[in-house]
Amino acid sequence: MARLPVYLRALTTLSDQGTGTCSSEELAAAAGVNSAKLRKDLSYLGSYGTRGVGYDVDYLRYQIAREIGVTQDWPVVIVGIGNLGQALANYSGFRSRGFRVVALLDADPARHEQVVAGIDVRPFDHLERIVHEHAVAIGVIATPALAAQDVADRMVACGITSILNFAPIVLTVPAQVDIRKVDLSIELQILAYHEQRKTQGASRAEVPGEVPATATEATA
Amino acid sequence: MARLPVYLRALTTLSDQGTGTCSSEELAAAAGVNSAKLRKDLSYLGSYGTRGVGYDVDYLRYQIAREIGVTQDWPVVIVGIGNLGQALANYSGFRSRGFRVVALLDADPARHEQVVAGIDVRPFDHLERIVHEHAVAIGVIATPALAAQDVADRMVACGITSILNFAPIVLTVPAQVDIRKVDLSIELQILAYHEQRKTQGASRAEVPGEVPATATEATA
DNA sequence: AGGAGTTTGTGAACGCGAGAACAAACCGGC
DNA sequence: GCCGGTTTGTTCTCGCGTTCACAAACTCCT
Repeated sequence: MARLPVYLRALTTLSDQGTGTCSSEELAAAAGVNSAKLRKDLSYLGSYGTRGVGYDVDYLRYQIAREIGVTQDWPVVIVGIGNLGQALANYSGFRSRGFRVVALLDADPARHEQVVAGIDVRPFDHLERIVHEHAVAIGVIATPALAAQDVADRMVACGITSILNFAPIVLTVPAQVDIRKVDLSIELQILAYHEQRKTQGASRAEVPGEVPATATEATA
Repeated sequence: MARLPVYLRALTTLSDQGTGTCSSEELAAAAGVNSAKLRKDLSYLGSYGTRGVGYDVDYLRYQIAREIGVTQDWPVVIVGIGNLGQALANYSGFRSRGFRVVALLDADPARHEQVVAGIDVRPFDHLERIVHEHAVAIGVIATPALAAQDVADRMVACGITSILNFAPIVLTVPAQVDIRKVDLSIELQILAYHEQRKTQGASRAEVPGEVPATATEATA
């Protein structure tokens, strides 16, 4: 389930606050979901709660972490060390959840010899060697859209079986490869959509159906 | 619908390739969805296609853009100019889709007078003035988790009605405020979960939990 | 020890989105 | 002008996820 990581973080927060046990209501509130949904999700993993009491925070946290797989160490390579790639390399949330960035790769020679987050940026050609050397299974793509498919193909060829894609393009990969996409601008567009709906009827009266001459101007 | 931005980008790609019209099958393939779903989504906006022919790429693109609201200009403020905030400020995908970063704010005085993406980093206290000055409706939070709720409260108080949150915490805001969350580490955890399932039973030594008898046997 | 109060785990109904299938409509050829 | 091929728009059905509601089970107090 995609909600387990959310529960995991909520549990970590509770644990840091010194909470020893919690009810499904509390945890659901901290995770932002319905309590019945939370209980059903947890019961899918096993009966880790105690009726009349609740859940032991640290125990449940370990069980979820084990289920997700973050009790083990996941080596990760990041390809494309632009602004976003650098931000990802510096993101502390990775390391604290069992993900270890073992290499930063970039096709641009100007970026080699650069050091980001204490790691040397290396040529993209080193991908295969690094993947085999560190048994990397997860790759992150933070390149421009044009290069993303090539990078994905090379990753698959090297044996990587999970890809996190930040490039704004739909990648095609073999069925056995898991792929997830994060698109920053799509999230903003969804907000803009709701925002427009909110203010609509107040002062905006747009004429539908006509394509203005400037319609293609705003795209790049 | 959350898929409209995906269609919009696929249409832009097709248009850049010089495609004048396209069928729902082609567009669905480019967007990575089912063609029936695509047609149903588009019919929700109106009858913008021609039976036996398909959709006019530029016309449909404008209609979707108008529906989402990206034909107008959306001023945006970014709060928290760490690595992620800088990456967001530099992200070209925002400007090309009608989002204009009008201000970068940070509580840390050491970051003021810094210039990121050609924009001065200013104190967080300037939020209210900037929001009123530029009629900002959308705010982006890229601060650490501890500061995020405070930032959100201040944003709401200033009149911001849509928030994109990158901090790893569940924010509570009034009902009329839209909020979307992007969590980079959660995506990786989901990949790790599937990755673990893939390799389970092959060569992984079972990690023993603290419940020996009830450990789930993965051999079935 | 027993009962009252709480909380988990789960069975059942509800709602919603996804996908298949089909009728209406359009284009091009004859 | 009509007919076959093509593609949209829409209806219907199916399956899944969510939510309500309740029994089982545990703790605490008397």
